[in-house]
Amino acid sequence: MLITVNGKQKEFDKGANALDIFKELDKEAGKGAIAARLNGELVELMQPLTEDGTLEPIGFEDDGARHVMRHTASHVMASAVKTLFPGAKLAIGPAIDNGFYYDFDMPEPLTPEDLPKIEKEMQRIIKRNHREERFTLPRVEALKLMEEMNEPYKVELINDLPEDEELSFYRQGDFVDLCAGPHLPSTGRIKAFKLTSLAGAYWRGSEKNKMLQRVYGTAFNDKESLEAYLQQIEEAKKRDHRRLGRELDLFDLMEEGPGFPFFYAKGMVLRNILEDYWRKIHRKAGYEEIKTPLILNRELWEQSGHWENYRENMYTLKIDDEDYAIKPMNCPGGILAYKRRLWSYRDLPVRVGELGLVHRHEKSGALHGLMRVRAFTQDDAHLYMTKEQIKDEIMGVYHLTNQVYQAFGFPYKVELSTRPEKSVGTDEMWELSTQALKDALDELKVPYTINEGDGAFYGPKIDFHLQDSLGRSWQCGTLQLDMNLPDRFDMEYVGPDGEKHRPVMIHRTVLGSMERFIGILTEHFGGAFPLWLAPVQARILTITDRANEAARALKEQMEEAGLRVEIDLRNEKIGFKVREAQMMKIPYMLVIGDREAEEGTVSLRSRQGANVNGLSHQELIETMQKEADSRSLSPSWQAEARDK
RNA sequence: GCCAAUAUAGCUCAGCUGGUAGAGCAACGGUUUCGUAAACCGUAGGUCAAGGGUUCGAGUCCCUUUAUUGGCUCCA
Repeated sequence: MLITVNGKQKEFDKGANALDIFKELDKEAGKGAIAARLNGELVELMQPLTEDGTLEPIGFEDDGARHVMRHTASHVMASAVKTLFPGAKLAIGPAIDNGFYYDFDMPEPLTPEDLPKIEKEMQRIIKRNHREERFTLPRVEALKLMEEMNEPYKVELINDLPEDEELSFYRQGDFVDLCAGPHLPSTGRIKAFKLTSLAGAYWRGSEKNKMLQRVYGTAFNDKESLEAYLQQIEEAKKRDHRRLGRELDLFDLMEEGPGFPFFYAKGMVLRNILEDYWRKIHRKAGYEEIKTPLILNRELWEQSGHWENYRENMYTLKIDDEDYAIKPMNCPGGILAYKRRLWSYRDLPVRVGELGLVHRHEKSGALHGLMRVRAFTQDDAHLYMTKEQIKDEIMGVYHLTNQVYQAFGFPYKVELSTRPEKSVGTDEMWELSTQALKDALDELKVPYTINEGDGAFYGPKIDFHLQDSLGRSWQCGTLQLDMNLPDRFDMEYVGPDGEKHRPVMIHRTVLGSMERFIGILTEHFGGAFPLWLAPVQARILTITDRANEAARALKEQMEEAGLRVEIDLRNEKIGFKVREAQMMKIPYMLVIGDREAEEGTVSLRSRQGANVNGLSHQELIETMQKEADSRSLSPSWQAEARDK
């Protein structure tokens, strides 16, 4: 077979491996390689090759190669666990985004103290530099081997694999594992790793199955990169919204109300700014706003199907011996509002927004700061339209969502979820609405991934995902076509033919929930909100109490101009006051001492470190107003202005 | 809900194998009036998450409950 490496070509016997080929054709190229690509396909360095092509060495900077190393690390870990705890049964152990894990069924549960022991044993295995030998077995032999080795989970896996295939295994020293690969040529090529946490995980991801123990770890090309990664995780924890919420006095959760967050004065300022902004752009986009009741009777929830299907997630109560529920969704109330009158096709589309407070009894283990709560305000809206209007409305919602995310500088991911197994509605309707979502996304040239079968039972949906400081992804915006409720509630409009027709309904949020969005926002900015969002935009700091009067006058002037200002007249040194304002991440610190008091100016210091002395009150106020009004993400006074 | 861990002053944390609670910051009182990330001295502050048990004696050991954290499952 003819192999090319970096433009050099040579004929090799079939079965030659990448490692040997690199040695022969381009020694340098092979040196840092972890794996290789043959015609773009990932191959192991030791894997016998059988076809012509171009071979490229790939190192740790390549995602595929990183995956290979981490996958091998998971095998090394499994091997170490088997050595230390011979009763452990192996489940599965893949590489994941930032590392790897392996699931074990342990005779005695692992404790956090076991992790260093496992690491030590892994170190030993790596030092011995075992080769990763691949071999294949026909299914029957494979089953026999796993039964002999007493690995019931592997037996189950094999039984579920397709009949005719040969199954591949990897052996490193005494350790053998059923595995598709690929792997590093030998364990010694793992340069830096760390076991990061211990968790529970259901066998095959189903809560009906036994819970296994999962050990998470990560591996890197060198110790420095590993350290840098761990350091980065530590840094990210400082941006955790739960911590910042308390430190910046924005919001918090208390034991007395699990999943029911408190918003304090500063958090409310932020929240109200968001709501104002939300109302403004929705008015512009042709939405009206309504408010529907928090509590509605059982009959309504029976009609919507919630009483039957989601009862255990709803808070219910009795009023005058009748059953009621606190709303888990706004749509049934919104639909009642729609049905208050008869609509003409000329009225459509109708876009009705609601900042609706909903309550859902989330499982205790699912709660997570502001990201997953039991009471939250959805920035909901329901759009009612004819079939012909679907695509335009979808595009309209997308534009609105995109505009909002851009205003905050959020990167986001779009997912399209299609018809699930259990669903309502006709094939025709599913086809029509799924196609409408696809068409809209394609026409907008939005990159998206498809989650097959992940849609709501009543319709397909588009979800917008944002990331928190640790890279966990949270659904915020959503756009769902609903083919269930219009039927259940017998909704109609009168068409040009004078007949009654069923409107199509879109259910959507842009921010998702105010709570989650504020959580994401807090982490995104690390608490250092841009001026237009900052609960406190400036703090006036006096140097001595001779400046108090000038400081008070400035505060009054700024408040008159609509700016949010605090004043620090305490008998403390200026360094102390600056430090506190800095820790509160206040955008601008305005220092007034004898000099400024006399001149009627201020010395400005931004939290990013820009300094401007002798600034007039007029210029200060006008510039700040301009920055806030434009919703700018960067400060008016940059660090370069220092020399001014 | 499940697996594991954690819960000590407003915050961050110390308190080894059981002998009756400690620091820094914050708060309060005083001194200091100071030029850009922590002035100094002093005072007060705790049913050690809640409940039960073992023990002469429990913050420490055991059980139950609650909450939180990391995952899993779930997220209409």
